[in-house]
This record gives sequence, structure tokens and C-alpha cells, in this order.
Amino acid sequence: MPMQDMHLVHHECGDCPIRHRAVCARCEADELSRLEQIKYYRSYQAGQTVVWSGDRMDFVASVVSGIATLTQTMEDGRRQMVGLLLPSDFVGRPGRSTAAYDVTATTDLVMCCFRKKPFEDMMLSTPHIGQRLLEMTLDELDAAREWMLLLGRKTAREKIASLLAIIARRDATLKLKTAKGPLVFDLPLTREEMADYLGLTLETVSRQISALRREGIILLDGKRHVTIPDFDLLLEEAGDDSDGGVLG
Amino acid sequence: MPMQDMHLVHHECGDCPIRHRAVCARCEADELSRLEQIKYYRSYQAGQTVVWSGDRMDFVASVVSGIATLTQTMEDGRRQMVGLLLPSDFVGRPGRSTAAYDVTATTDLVMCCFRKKPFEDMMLSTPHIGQRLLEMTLDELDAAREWMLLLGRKTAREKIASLLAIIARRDATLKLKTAKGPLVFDLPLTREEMADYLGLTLETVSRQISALRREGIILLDGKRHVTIPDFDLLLEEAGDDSDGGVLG
DNA sequence: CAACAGCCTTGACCCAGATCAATACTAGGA
DNA sequence: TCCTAGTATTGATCTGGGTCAAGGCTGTTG
Repeated sequence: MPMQDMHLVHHECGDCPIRHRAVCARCEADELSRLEQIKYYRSYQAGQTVVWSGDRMDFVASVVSGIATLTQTMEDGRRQMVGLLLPSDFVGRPGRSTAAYDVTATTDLVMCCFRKKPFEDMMLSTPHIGQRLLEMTLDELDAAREWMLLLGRKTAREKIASLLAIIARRDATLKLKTAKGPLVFDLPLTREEMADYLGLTLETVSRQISALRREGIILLDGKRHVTIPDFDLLLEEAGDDSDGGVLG
Repeated sequence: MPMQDMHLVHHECGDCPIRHRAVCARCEADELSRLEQIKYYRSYQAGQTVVWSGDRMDFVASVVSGIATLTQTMEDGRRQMVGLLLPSDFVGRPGRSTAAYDVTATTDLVMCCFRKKPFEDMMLSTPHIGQRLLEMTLDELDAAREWMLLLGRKTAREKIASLLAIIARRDATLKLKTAKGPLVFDLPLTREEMADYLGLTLETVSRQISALRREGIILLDGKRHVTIPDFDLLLEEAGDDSDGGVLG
């Protein structure tokens, strides 16, 4: 069925983010009922590990609320975060039975899970789920490549500014906030987690945040509550060329 | 159609790597004829640019022979390679009309191209193409995440060793070489390109390669021809835990 | 063959960010 | 209320890899 024949349905279902985007109206009801049959929910407390790298993982899931991270660890303990999962992001890989990364809840977390086997069957019989998943995976790949530029070539200050910009932007998107004006949000990560994200040490993260605050580019209330008076000013520090960014 | 009903067909067609893997026999003939109708070839010389980031890109393609790179550039000229495309790798994104990265041929390159619109139509009507593409994209995402660990946390020496290991492994795969014994291959990248891959400067790349040679971990004949007497020794330097690696 | 252009190597020096260390803030819990 | 544990800040010092600079190879062109 060609794309232009599709009847667009915008579904504001907070439970199944995989269905958030436009889908074919004809398939909608059928798909919904089948999804309902195989889905279930899991909750995790802040700090809890969802799965360890290498463990059996017999489900795929999408984040309903809260934040999870994917990290890789070397034998000597060096850690690198390789994914930051916000609400509506997808975890797990169809066609693989073990986790490739440590998945950790950094805040209280609720995920909508689907047992892997039924989900895979459903993917085969419901093409647009696969298409949607492909689209999401391609977005993630773009984000990963943006992140590679950050890790490989940006200075510590640029890294911090970029991270703040990413969080601010995604946060604004979630709140459906589009108007100009100061952005206000809480950092969902500790300094150490930010360091693991950015390929820095926590001391450097702390110092650079202090510097940005000292210069008025961000305001800090406590350790986590951030106000960004001028987003463009922050983007300048981030060294980003594209301001639309990868998170459309 | 459930996976287990599929009749596996291994197709050694060098032209259309997207069809290399197992596909449903029933669809095979039909798909083949339709793919034939919309595909065409393009050749590039070493050093030539395929597309610039931001340019219109009305095709998707897969690499038939040679090597291409994806790079991102900041306004001040800092460059980071974000993709290394070897034969059978896929370029381009269905559903996007402009290139997100500079695509460059680092060796003489032949690509098998499909005009984007017909390809997208075909994806919609031939689910397993989308499935295959999803699988490839997930592999690429895994590779990108491995790469992020490298960029964020590895030392210069580990980076070089990792790159050599990746090239050696992929090269061995392409040659269907499985036996133990010294690995021999030509570096497909200049020192500068390696630096862009690894988030280093070309001087550091040169120094680390010299160091590995001095210590007998690699042998160099000329500037490009590499022999790896003991692959495990190299992996040790790379700091990799997984030796199977991400490139199945 | 010389001259040139692209690569590559090596040395000397420097600096951004790591490391080591001390201190401070905050939220529970007894 | 104090104690403790986790988290954050800041200072002092060190160092891996960047920067700048000088040659050295190798292949191509005239």
C-alpha cells in the first residue's frame, strides 16, 4: 500500500509509543488488539539495572516514563554510555536473545514490554511495525553518529553544552513546548553519568558546568535544576552547526 | 509468513548485496526482476566525493567494491568519520531526501544504486527488504556503539589496535578466510583518514603505528601493507573484551 | 633525471583534561 | 539532633596526545 493511500491516525496512547506515529487506519484496530494481548508493564526504581550485558533478554520494550541508559564497560572498569532512552524510545533487538549493553534505570522507570517471540511474529505479519522500527533505528543511528562527532572532536566545554542542549531540546519536545523563552528542566543524570555519556571524568563535568554558570550561559538552582536563559547562546558553545538537530 | 517456512536461498550475486542473505524463495524471482528494473551502477575514483552533506540524494545504494566513508565536519574544519562502508554495506536513508554526511570514496568504488522513490515503493510491497534493512541498520547501530566506546574511553594505542583489528577481521570475512595464521592486508585508509576515524591527529596515528611495529605486534611493508603475526596479541592491545566483535 | 606533490615520520614543546586529594552539600535514618 | 553515604565542588599536579616544525619517502610529470 503506497504511503499516500494511508489514512493518518495520530494516536496519543501513552502506553505504546511504538504506535504513536501515523499508521494505516485499516490496520489500526486489528493491530491494537494483538498488541494488547502480548504487552505488559515493568517498573524499575532509580538506579536499578534492567538487564546486564550478556544476560538473556526475552523481551523488547519501549520507555513509557522515566529515563534509562545503555552503557558498555571495559574489563578495567572504564565505562561509556552508548544510549540514552527517553519516553517513547525503544529497547531491545528483534532477532537477538541476549542484551548487548547494560540497561539501567537512572530515574524511576516504566517500560511497556512485549515478549520477543510474539513481537517478532507480529512484525512479520504487520509490516508497518517493522517500518516504524526501521525509522526509529535510523533515527537512533543518526543520533549515535552525532554523538560520535561529540566524543571524537569536541572539547569538554562543547560536550557539556551539547549535552545540555540535547536534554533541553528533548525535554521541550516531550512537554510539547515550542514557544521561545527560557528553558527550565531537571538534569536526569548525575555528574558521573554525564561523564560516562561524554567520555570525560566527573571532575571535568563539574568544572565545566561551574564555568558555564559563572558565565551566565546557564543558571543552576541546587545541583540539578537548570535554567537556560538563551538557547542560542548555549548552542554557540556546543559548536553545533545544525540547530534543528538530530531529534526531529 | 513465519520465518521457519522460508525456503533459504543463498544468492552469491555480487551486484545486489542487499539480496545476499537468505530470502524467501517464493518472492525471489519476482523481487529480482523488479530490482533489476530500478537498479543502476555508479563508479567513483579514489578520493572522489559521492555526495556532500546537505546535498540532494535521490538514491540509496550498496557498495559493490571499494571503500567509502561517511564523515561529519564542524564549521572550523574538525572532522569525524562516522561510518566506514565496505562491500555489501548500505548507504542512504529511505524517507530522507538529503544526505546527512559527506560520502567519500577512499578507494576506487562501485556502488549499486536504486532510485529512492521506486525503492521505497518496493520496500512497502516487499516486506522482507525492509526486514533485511532493519537488520543491517541494527548491525550498524551496534558498530556505532562499539565505536563510541572507542572514541570516548580508549587510549590512542588501543584505538589504533582496535582499528587494525576491525579492518583485519572484515578483510578476512570478505576473503572468506577462517583459518588461523598471520593476517595480511592493505590499509585502505591514509593516516589522516585513520585519525578522522579514531578522533586523533595524524601524527599520533603515525607514532602509535610505529610503536606497534617496533614492538612486533604488527609488521609493516611499505606504508600500507600490514601483517599481523598474532591476532590475539593485537586484540589484547585493543582492550576489547568481546573478540567475536560486532561484525558477524 | 629533477622537481614537485602527497603522504608519512619524528622531534620538541605545550596544554586540556585526567588524576589525586581535600572539603562541602544533601537526604535519610537512628 | 547527629551520623553516614552518596553526590558535588574545587584545588594542585601530572601526562597523553595535540601542535608546530623539519625532513623523508615514493610516484608522477615534464
